[in-house]
Amino acid sequence: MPSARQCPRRIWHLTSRPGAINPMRLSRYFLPVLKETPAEAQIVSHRLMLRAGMIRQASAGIYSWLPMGFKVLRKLENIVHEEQIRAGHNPMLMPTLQSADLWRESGRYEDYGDEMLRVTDRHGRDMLYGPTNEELITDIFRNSVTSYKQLPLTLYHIQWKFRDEVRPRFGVMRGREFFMKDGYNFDVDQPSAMHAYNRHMVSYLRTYERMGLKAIPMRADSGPIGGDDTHEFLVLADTGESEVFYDSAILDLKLGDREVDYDNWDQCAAIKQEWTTPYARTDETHDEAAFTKVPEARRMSSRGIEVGQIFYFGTKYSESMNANVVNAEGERVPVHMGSHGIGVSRLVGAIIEASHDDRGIIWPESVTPFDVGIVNLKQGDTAADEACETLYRALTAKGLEPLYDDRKERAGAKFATMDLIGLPWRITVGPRGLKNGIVELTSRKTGESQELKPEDAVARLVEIYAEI
RNA sequence: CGGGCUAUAGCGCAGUUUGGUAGCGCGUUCGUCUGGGGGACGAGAGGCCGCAGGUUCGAAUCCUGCUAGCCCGACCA
Repeated sequence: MPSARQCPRRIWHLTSRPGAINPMRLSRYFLPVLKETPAEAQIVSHRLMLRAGMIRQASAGIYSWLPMGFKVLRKLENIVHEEQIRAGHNPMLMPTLQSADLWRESGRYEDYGDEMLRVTDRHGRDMLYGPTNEELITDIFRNSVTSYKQLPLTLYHIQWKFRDEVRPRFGVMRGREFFMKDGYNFDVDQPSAMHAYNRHMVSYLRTYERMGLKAIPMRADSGPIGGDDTHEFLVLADTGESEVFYDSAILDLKLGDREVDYDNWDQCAAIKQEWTTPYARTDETHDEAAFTKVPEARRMSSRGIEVGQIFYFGTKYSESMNANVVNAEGERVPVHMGSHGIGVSRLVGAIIEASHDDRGIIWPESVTPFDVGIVNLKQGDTAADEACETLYRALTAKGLEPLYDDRKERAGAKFATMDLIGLPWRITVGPRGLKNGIVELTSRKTGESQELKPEDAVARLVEIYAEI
């Protein structure tokens, strides 16, 4: 995999200034952490997101994203954009509110039922808060693309969606309002549409890998979107909503550093083949007879959180909505389509479900809201204050984002806060260590500490993040 | 949408059975002592007890109706 630096880091991140970073002093940051667990939160990611001051519930299944939650959300969005662009897809933005007319044309205005939030504007026109965008994108496509020469084409956007769930729960894991990447490919025939399918599978695998997640593609049901070929990507976690069955061999697969040419049909097909060969199904498509052919020691079942799905659905929408192109033989044919989604807001919860301990969150380096926490053990002590300021400036100058806990709190409270919010690295600065010229660099994940000179701690962190 | 439950200070809760004018812990403010894993002591601030109506001399408490939220199920990214 090309390193993140080949694809500029944070191109979409919070500010339009390329490479801009925002380090922070905790005394000036809005981080309302809770010592006690709010009663409404049942699962660990929801509890930790509330306690770590990442989100606040606005109403059932609808959340405000506070600064630290927002920062993680933007980092995930950023990774998704980078990997989509790398795969050659076109970023764009469609509105949240859509006209009901397009949905009447596809027949889904009636089919979608109460999950669709319907509103009426002042002129009495039927509108809806989009739960997905097949109709809108097909309309855009059919008005501008008429020839196979303009294909293949993949358009995507990352936008808020709304599905009026009967029973929202689990915080952002199953909210009514959610932030999602959805993309749509348009191809002249079935074989090229299958390449688009395979290309998406590869880019999704890479996206999840960069987020520090093991997301397993599993053959799935097409559900209300309809279609022929579809895979869901699931992250294993006890709190997952789906029961999953898989060959443990699939856990060893890794894209790693391998070069991928997204225009190479054979290579994309081979990678898809590699990931879909070991048995992996959700309970909806589980086949007990096929499963028993997996060696018993490798036969696993557990729970999984769905964090993405890819579909090939052929001409389902292009036929009903007259999205046709002229092919090389001069015939007018309905375009072949697929759609692909990544639940970006849900991923925040899924990552926490997959990475936490009893003290709090443990962020993977690639998505952490801040790269490192600086804990000043004795605020007001001249040596400690100066050492922290120097570290803060040095890290920032190297392009890293520190969160400096400069509050007048006791050491225990500062450690507890750092553990709760889960920054992967912590530099502990106190008068005792400074007498010997050292600070402590601690891994949140392993708890291991090393005593280093301040400048060596900075160098070590630069090294760690260069690999992310 | 069926079944169960909850609503009292920023958060977690008690008080409701038996009606008498609101309390605890955490947080928060100020002070003193402390200072390497949520410290101690002292003094404060903070509530139309979800909303509306009713019963009563008097309602957080009893009655009626709403609203919001949570859990189990069905459904779903």
